[in-house]
Amino acid sequence: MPELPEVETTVQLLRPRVVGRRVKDAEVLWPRSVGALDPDAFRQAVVGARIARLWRRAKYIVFDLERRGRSAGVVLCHLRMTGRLMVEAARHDTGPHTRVRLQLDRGVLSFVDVRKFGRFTFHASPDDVFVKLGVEPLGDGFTKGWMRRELRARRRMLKPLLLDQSFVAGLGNIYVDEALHRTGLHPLRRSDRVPPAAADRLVDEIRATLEEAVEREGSSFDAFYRTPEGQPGSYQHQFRVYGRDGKPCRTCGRVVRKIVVAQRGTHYCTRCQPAPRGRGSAG
DNA sequence: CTATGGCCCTGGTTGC
DNA sequence: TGCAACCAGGGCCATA
Repeated sequence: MPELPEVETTVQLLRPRVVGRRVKDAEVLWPRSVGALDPDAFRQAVVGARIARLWRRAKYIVFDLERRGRSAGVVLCHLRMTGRLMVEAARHDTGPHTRVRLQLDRGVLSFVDVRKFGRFTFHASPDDVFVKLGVEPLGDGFTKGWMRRELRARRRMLKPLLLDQSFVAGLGNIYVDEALHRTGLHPLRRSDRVPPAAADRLVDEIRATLEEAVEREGSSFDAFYRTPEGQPGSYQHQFRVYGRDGKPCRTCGRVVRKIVVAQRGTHYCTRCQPAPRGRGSAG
């Protein structure tokens, strides 16, 4: 599932193919993919614009649009579970799951999404969407002091808290499980019961996990995530716990366990991540 | 404030 | 073998 590393990889590989390109035409093949705007309005908003910059915020891919050198809104793409972006030659068939297609002055940008959860939407300003996002885990605001304060200020289980995009923006199910294992924290542990030293380690391990995953162009363990070049990532080979339930922990050899937390499959090692006592609290 | 459960979706897997 | 039920999961929303 695309999380921060997969989105970052997509941005990096797509950038040289889209920045500076002009949108000649737009086709919306699945109206809900462009959000609240109806397909005609979406088309009007993007056709004729030039893509001035391509960047990432959390799991969003941001296309800055310009007209006559002036800012003209943004397209925000969220890949959700199965979304993909790619630039192909005009005649290339991207298949039956293509939801939105932008004809560029060189190539065609396609948004392909099997499960239709993803979005490819136009906004006058990205702030409309970004105001509710929390700190960027690879950015300057993600510090040990911040983590210590914010964990203490809440009483939530770590797993759902780290998945909450208004807290830290960019982590998903996979990298939360990986980072918690690397830190030695149980997913059910209450945030205000995390010792300061562990909060510090959590910051380092989240950063390290994400950076290593970006380095390997993300994780591909099913048919879905591929880079814009069509290549799978390789971070799945580094997974310590995700999808490894029933297999031995790579650190201690104990069998990795899978439970459900906040409707999400959650993988952890019972020895490396000792259970908090008394409903996630006392410990 | 925090937790829970439904919804959106499809394709792959499981169970009978 | 066939087919239905089930599951995965990010973000959002309503409800407890």
